[in-house]
Amino acid sequence: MENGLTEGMPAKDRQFVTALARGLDILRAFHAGEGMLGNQEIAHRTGLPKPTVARLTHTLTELGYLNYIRRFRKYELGASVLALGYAAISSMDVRRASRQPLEQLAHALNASTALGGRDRHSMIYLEACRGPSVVAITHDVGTRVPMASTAMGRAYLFSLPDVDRNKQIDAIRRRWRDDWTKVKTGLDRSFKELADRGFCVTWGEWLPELCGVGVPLRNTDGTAAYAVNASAPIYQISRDRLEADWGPRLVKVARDIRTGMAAQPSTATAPIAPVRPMTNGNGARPPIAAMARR
DNA sequence: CTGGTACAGTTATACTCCTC
DNA sequence: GAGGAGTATAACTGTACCAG
Repeated sequence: MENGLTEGMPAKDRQFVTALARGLDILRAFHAGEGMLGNQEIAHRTGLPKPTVARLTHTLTELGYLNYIRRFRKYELGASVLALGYAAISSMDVRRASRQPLEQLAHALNASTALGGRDRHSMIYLEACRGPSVVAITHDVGTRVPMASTAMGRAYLFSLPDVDRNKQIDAIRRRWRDDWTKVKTGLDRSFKELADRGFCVTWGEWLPELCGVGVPLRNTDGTAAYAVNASAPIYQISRDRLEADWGPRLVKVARDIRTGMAAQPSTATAPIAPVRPMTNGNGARPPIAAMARR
């Protein structure tokens, strides 16, 4: 059976615990602002059989990861989930190092700025700042945005080693198969921008009223890649200014974050290194079609 | 319509032994 | 000591069905 958790996984991995993955998939079925879910809806979202969902929601409730609301016969996320999220986010050096530079940039540009990391095939906001009077769609820490159509997601993709990037692009191609040509064009263009200038621009590609720039970040050991972005409503800024002003400034902010990471005593992760464009050996980046074909 | 359960079949895990 | 192969068994899954 193909569902969320098996998607992109190796066919046979003896170290992979399916029951645990399914339990986590149930937690992932809950989205911000949606409230409670019943077993039926969870089964629909995860692609898991109803009895399996009933057992797992029972177990997760016993452990405090879900609360059962008897009156509605539905579940909501429990406090243990929040504790996990807080533990994860509070120990991230990159988040500490990014806070001040992103805040300063958000004020200077009167824009929304954010640091994001990968969440399966999406990007999740790890830090988010807002300018003094920015009129934008509210995206807070924990917000998930698509990898394929946002500047942050494309910048992240660009920073990945070839093997990992190809895996992600394969997954994107499967997910967007009806619009793959359009998505591929956008990715190609953004990768070229990133190779040439160190940032990429998106203009109404995810949400029609939103534009933004993205810049990648990567640890020196090749692990835990991140990306930063700056975004605003389309009517608030011209495309020229996005490219001539915002892009270079975001590149500088990324550099400042790397410097901050190197300066502060690290608790876990390696310092972040500048991201160099990846080539296919003869100096040119492989086209998306070639990367997606395996 | 939704949640819950019994049960047979399937799968994952733990354990032992062996090799490097 | 680490890791791979084989095997027994515990745990999990999904179908069918029931109850509210």
